[in-house]
Amino acid sequence: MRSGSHFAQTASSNPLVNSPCEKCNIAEMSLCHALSCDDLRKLSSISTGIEVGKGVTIINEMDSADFLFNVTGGSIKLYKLLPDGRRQMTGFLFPGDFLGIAMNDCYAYSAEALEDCRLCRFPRARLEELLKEVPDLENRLLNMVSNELVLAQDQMLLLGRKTAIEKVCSFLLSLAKRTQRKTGAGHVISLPMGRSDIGDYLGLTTETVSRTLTNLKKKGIISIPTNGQLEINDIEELTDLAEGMD
Amino acid sequence: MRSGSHFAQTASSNPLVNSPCEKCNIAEMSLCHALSCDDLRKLSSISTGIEVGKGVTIINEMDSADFLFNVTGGSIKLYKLLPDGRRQMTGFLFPGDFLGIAMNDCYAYSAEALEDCRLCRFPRARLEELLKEVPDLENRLLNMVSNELVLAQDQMLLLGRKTAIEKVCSFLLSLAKRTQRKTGAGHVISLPMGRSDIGDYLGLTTETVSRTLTNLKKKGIISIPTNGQLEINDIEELTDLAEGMD
DNA sequence: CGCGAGTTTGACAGTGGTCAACTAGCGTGG
DNA sequence: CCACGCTAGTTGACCACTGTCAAACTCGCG
Repeated sequence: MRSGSHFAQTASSNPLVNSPCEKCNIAEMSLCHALSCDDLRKLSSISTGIEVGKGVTIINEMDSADFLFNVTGGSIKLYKLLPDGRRQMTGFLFPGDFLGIAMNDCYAYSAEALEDCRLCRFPRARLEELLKEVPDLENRLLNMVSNELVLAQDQMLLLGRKTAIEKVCSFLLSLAKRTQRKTGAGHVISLPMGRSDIGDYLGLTTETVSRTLTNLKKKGIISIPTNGQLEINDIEELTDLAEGMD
Repeated sequence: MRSGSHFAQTASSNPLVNSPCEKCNIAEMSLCHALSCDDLRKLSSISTGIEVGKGVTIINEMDSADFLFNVTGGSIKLYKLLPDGRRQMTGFLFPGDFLGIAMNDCYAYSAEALEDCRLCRFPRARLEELLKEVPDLENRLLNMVSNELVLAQDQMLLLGRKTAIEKVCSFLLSLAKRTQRKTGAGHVISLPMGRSDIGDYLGLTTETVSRTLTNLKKKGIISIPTNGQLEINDIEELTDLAEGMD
């Protein structure tokens, strides 16, 4: 077990209280958002609150996709692998995000907890039944997946056409925007993932990520206090750099 | 107007017959697939069949997303642009595919006809109303968008982590697989898009695409008759090359 | 205090980009 | 009918960005 974790070893163990959604203190956009009390109760009745420790693999690419999840605490990395071990992050998840969309009946990627996490777990079969009964829920899900698709397309632009510095700046800005949406202030952001995770997200190596961050630091555009945080000093400049305006 | 096109200049002009979906001779997976006769009639009542000529821009990134489309004939390229003109294709559409998913109320990408195309057009507002009435339709849409998301993630892996030759081979294979699903035989595929379109799809330059294809040709793995077609001679080898197994 | 994972820095190399010239194919017009 | 010219594609020479390999460093933890 990785250091510091006091949570369950695997995603399937340690089902907590049969989570009444009131426990989800995430007020923002999540699957449950904007449902009627009645629908919420139905949804809650098929969900199980679980907790997983840092480093734990929550789902595995090619495993049978029996569960869907809603993240209620912590952060998660999603990735795909090539046969020779090369890795591509497909996203990072934070509270409110949804996990488990699949084609056919296998997961399309693996998911691992970056920190101790709290999740709301739904059996796929029962959720699908429920979707038929509760059109609002299906609509909500459709919106969430559509949003993810748009973000995926932005990421394709980044991966296919941006330079290393543009990639890194874009990444920092997207984290900043997300933080801002949730907390109001967005110039101090937390980086729960390591350099090589960032590299695999941006299609770069650890070394290039490190070098690029050092450059930004030297130019005074960002600061990196030793904890897992990062401060943006000049968001204008960062924005320009993110799209090659320099 | 581009050469050879005898179709309408813009997507909004030339509404054909108020398309009874029977005219869609695409039996396979499309939005309308697997709907009851009754639901199909409702869907048909809000749709307009349109045709657009080769080279015509069907939707524009950042335009208000007033319509959704179902492709019923021809092929379409989707792309995003950076301020300085760099371009990333986000996909190619063929009959049966869906077009117009958006976040907020603007399109996230532009779409241009690669050949003369036939489309089924739905006003967004009316389709959204209909979704509330016809849960099967919403479910169908959710499945289509989920599939697209999975494909988008595969594309991220390709863009971020594959080499030029792996990218080109993966691309040819995905076209072959699609052709096979539709026609049965999948070793002769049509390439309605140009080299630079392919390059922008794979995160490569025209030159690299050209060079890589020449290599494959020299090795006898593919043949390129002068028309817009391509023949795969050794699909085994192509598959290996697509994932770095060499 | 010392170990170890993660990160930073450096030297070097290779893949793929850039720029430029050349070729092939095709539609147009003399 | 052939010649011209345009666009798309191919090929070559060169180079730069980013990857690779290796070493040094930092910080947290036992």
